[in-house]
Amino acid sequence: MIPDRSLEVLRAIVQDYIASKEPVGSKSLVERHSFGVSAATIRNDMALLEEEDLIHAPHTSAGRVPTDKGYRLFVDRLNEVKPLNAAERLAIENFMVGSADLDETLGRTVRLLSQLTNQVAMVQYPTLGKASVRHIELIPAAETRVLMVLITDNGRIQQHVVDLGSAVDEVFVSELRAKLNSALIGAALTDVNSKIKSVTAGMKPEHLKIANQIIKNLLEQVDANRQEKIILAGTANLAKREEDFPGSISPVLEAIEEQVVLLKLISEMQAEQHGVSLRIGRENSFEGLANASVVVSGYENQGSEMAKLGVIGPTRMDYSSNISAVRAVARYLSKTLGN
Amino acid sequence: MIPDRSLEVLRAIVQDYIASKEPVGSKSLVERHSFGVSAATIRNDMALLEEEDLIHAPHTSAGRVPTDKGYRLFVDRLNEVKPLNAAERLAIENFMVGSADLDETLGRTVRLLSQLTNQVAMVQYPTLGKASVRHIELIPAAETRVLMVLITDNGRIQQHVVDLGSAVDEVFVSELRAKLNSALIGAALTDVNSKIKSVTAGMKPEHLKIANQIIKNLLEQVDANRQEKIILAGTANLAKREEDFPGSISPVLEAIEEQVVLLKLISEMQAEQHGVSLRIGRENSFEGLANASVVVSGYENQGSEMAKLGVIGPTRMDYSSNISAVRAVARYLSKTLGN
DNA sequence: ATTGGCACTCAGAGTGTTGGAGTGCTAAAC
DNA sequence: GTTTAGCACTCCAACACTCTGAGTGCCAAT
Repeated sequence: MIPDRSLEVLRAIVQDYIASKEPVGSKSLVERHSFGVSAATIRNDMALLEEEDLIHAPHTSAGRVPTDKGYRLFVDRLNEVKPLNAAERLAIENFMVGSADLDETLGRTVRLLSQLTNQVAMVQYPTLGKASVRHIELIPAAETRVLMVLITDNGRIQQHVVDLGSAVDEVFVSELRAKLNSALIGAALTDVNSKIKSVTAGMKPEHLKIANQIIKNLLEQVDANRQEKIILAGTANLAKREEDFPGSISPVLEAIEEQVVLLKLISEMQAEQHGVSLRIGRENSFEGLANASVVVSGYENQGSEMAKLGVIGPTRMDYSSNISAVRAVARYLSKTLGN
Repeated sequence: MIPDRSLEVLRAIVQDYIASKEPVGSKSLVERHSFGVSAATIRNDMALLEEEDLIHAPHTSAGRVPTDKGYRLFVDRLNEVKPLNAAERLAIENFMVGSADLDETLGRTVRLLSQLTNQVAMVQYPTLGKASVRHIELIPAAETRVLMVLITDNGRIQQHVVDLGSAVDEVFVSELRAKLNSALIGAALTDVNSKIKSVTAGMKPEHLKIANQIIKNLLEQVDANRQEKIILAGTANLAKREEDFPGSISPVLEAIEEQVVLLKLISEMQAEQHGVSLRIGRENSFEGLANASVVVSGYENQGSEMAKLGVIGPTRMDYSSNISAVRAVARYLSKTLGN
């Protein structure tokens, strides 16, 4: 087991390193913190920490830098989350007023988060929650394709193109559209699956096939295709922190540009401490994010856990304030969406 | 007037500089190109070009680099646009197959363009063209707000929240929704303005006010609020070309992150040569883009000029291939949307 | 267990030197 | 008048070298 003082040393190293961006040595450590012991003792502690792979010296006569593992221990056991200051609190309050439709609310949220943290912020679109069907539209789009639009009463709009494989019978499509609407309008999304069965009753076989394709697609939209989107803000913050990313920022940019990567990343992250989930450096399964950390929190849409938001920044980030910012914004967003 | 050979020298300088990323000197110039004159003569020409502010020497004993003005002259008078090669042509053809709804088509387009050019690509959403109304949905969203959704028969979906200022009368909203739909479904967007008048006939005064607010908003959507969006791809390409941006890429990232900036930029650019519009370095009104060039072309949605697409990259970019790529993609996109 | 002392290491900053690419100018050649 | 060869000059970039100071590890003493 690592003795308490050594852990204190680790905490000090992480804090100083985050503040100064310089590897920190034993001497400056005793100067800035009052350990009540000498530099030599600190050095012994540091040797221990290095053995445990919690810190690492870039070269022989340099100070130490926390490893991913060191950061991990720091956030898990040594870091007390600092509360937001007044200005930050105010910024969050302000963003809420005048919130309009979902798109705009999320857009504001992601910008807010990026300004608050000075990192790249991301917000995942929420799942549909307790929404119910408002309207279903089918629009023949091309020879064999139909555009399907689903509008829910919480203002969410989803669209998808269904390729039927054979020419579209416009009359039938319009008929189906009417049937779907009369059967489903007002139905909770969770009930769509059961209510939809009646629609195909008594249909001609050749129509049945088409109807089933469209319905299958509709169900997919209701069910799975609802967390597919992430919006970003503050990409420029990456470039400002460029020196924090050894090598180049371009792999990071590539990663966050790929919705697929982000979604995978986010889905792997389950809330841990403080309702916040954290991946540090190489803990991220994605290679391009080896020098990045991701802070994610879930937020709620109308009462049930729905989607996530968070920030991406260098492993050397201020975990305290980022964690609390992410948490606070998630909480406020839940509140905003709750009404 | 600048003599012909000097212009040839300028062309050679631009070409070599783009290829090598190094300032180019008189000697290497005569080696690589067959001017039939000696390096000393070239030097005289270069002195002339420098006097005209077309090229510039980073320091006394260095080669020359084109200025913004030099690039401008180059693209306007010296540059023949090189046709796409087979692979590029193929890539464009491929992107068209299986094109689905508008969102997806534009998404593919922007990715295609960024891959083709290795730059940041952008595509502006098209105007509504000859589309007609498919469905109008009104959804009470909060105490005083109504979400309005407009679906057109070309698969375009627009939404906007209307704040009525007073509590929403749900019954009336649903009535209005029915009236709007029966009056407008099938109407071309260009006809909406005239057809909408009948809707408010014989309405109670207190309802009239609300109806007019909603209708005003609807018209705004039909009319103006349709070119507001730009999608981007290939931001990571900026980071890869980082050395091409003196200073940092972060101002560029900031600029392109701001939709407002991009829209302003794009709207200022009118087609010049080859159907393509170009801003080089400081020609961009926006300060952050002082080291960037923007290549833009308009594309057509269903036959009438509608929106723009283009790329953003360092002033030292391969104008030939970027111009032809932008032009080709614009053309193919017009074709895809035309059907 | 802690500490002061000491020898050792090494990156980084500073300095000097050199080579080469490039320039501008001039006087001669075309 | 234009072009050219030649030459003196400039200055960056690269290299080699030194020096310094921060930092380390170890050990003997407390």
